[in-house]
Amino acid sequence: MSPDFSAMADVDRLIHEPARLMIVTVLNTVEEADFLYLLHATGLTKGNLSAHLSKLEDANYVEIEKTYRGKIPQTLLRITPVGRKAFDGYRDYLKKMLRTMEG
Amino acid sequence: MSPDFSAMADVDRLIHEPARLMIVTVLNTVEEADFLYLLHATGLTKGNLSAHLSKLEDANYVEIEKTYRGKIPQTLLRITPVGRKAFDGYRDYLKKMLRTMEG
DNA sequence: AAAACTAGTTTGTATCACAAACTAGTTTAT
DNA sequence: ATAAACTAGTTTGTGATACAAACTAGTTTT
Repeated sequence: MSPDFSAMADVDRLIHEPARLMIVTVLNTVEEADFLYLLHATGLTKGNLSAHLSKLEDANYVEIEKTYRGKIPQTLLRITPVGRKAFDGYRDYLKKMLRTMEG
Repeated sequence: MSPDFSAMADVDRLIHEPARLMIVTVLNTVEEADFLYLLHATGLTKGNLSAHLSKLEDANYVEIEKTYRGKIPQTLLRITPVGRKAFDGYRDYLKKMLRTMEG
């Protein structure tokens, strides 16, 4: 039968946003990262990165730990189990999309 | 070396939107479709479909032909060469994303 | 001739991505 | 000592976008 095109719209919008996909992908590979590492790895601006991290935190995809490196504030980021599951789900979604797109 | 995560943000936003990806995917497979066919294939609302088609037309990804079936207005949609190229490019992008996401 | 249907478009709303400006504190230079 | 510059972010303002409800224009059915 012909593919269910409408399923293409059934996507996790939180991860579908490229900026957040970058963040989650990095966190999925490194186990822990600080704000500046993410800043450089993603090429986002600080404001943008901060806002996206807050959204990922709200969804419980990412854990934010505020700490200090000496006297300098430092923010540590980790992916949560929920976030890892969402990431895996999005990867599956992409594979399905590609199959639909190949006809 | 570690993957270039920031390349993940380098995406064609026009096609990245799931509603438009559906439309373009359908048009890539059927060569020609009318508005109602797309409406049902995608599950979008009419307003939404109309707006997305206009954007795809502005980008010259899709060709819109206004005609009549008897006395009833009918709108025919076709993907353009530019649109097909963008579609292929997006498919390549997805494959690259998957490789980046596998680590 | 009213009701319902076809085929869309326009409009209003709410969300969102993004960067500029701002906050709070620390280190360096004069 | 104190001003300048830097670290590490957050808040705010703006412009674009997705979406559905309401509307337009005409046709067919009852």
